Amino acid sequence: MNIQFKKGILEICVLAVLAQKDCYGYELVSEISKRIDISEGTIYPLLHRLKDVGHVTTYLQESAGGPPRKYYRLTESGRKEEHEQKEEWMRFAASVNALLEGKNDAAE
Amino acid sequence: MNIQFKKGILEICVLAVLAQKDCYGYELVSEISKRIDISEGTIYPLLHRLKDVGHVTTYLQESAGGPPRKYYRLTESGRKEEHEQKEEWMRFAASVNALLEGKNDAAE
DNA sequence: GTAAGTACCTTGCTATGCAAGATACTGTGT
DNA sequence: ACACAGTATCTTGCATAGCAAGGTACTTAC
Repeated sequence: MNIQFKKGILEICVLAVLAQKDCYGYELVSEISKRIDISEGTIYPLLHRLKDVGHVTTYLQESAGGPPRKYYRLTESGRKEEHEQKEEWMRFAASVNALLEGKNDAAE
Repeated sequence: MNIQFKKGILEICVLAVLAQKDCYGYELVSEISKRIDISEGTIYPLLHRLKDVGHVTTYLQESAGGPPRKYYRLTESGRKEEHEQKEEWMRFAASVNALLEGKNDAAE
């Protein structure tokens, strides 16, 4: 898969999954990977960025077998951001599809 | 518009427009800009990349008012690339949409 | 003569994803 | 006891592609 396509998109994917339930990083990788490849080297910096700007908060929780998990929860601004980015993606995808279909007139 | 979204996509857009007709750089900017913002600082390096890998050839043509225009024409490999990247984009967009809609099961 | 439009180009910056590696805990097999 | 796989976190250095800002040069209009 073209790596470039994912630029900016993985952030929406993370926000969208977190909008449904709190997740820890490793879990997000496996959830998103069902549809789109994402590596751990991507998710952790991304989650830290989201925390830095206040779109998520974190809490630690023990796990049965393995180290403790750091869960991420969307904040209000995170939910707003998820909504806005989703809309922007929809508009963008529609524009690309129109262009690829040769509807270059911008009227359609 | 989120700049990151465009990464890799503008190349498909250029290929798609060139699949319909030969264009010069400045013309491509205005064609694509009807749907998606693209700057000249993006298009010229992109066109040079496409030429380097053999997806396009060029020819010069006089213009009425202004400097001569450098037209770009798709090669066979360019047409093939256009087709493949279009398909990849469709698959990618479908995956993203599924994820954003919460269809995390990969079965649907 | 100067501004705006056309048309080409380059340099330096930024953002994001990835591979590869480090760390550390648990459970299983030998 | 020891090694290995799985879980779970993280960091460093690299590659890529888009953009802003600038430069060049030609033509037409004021």
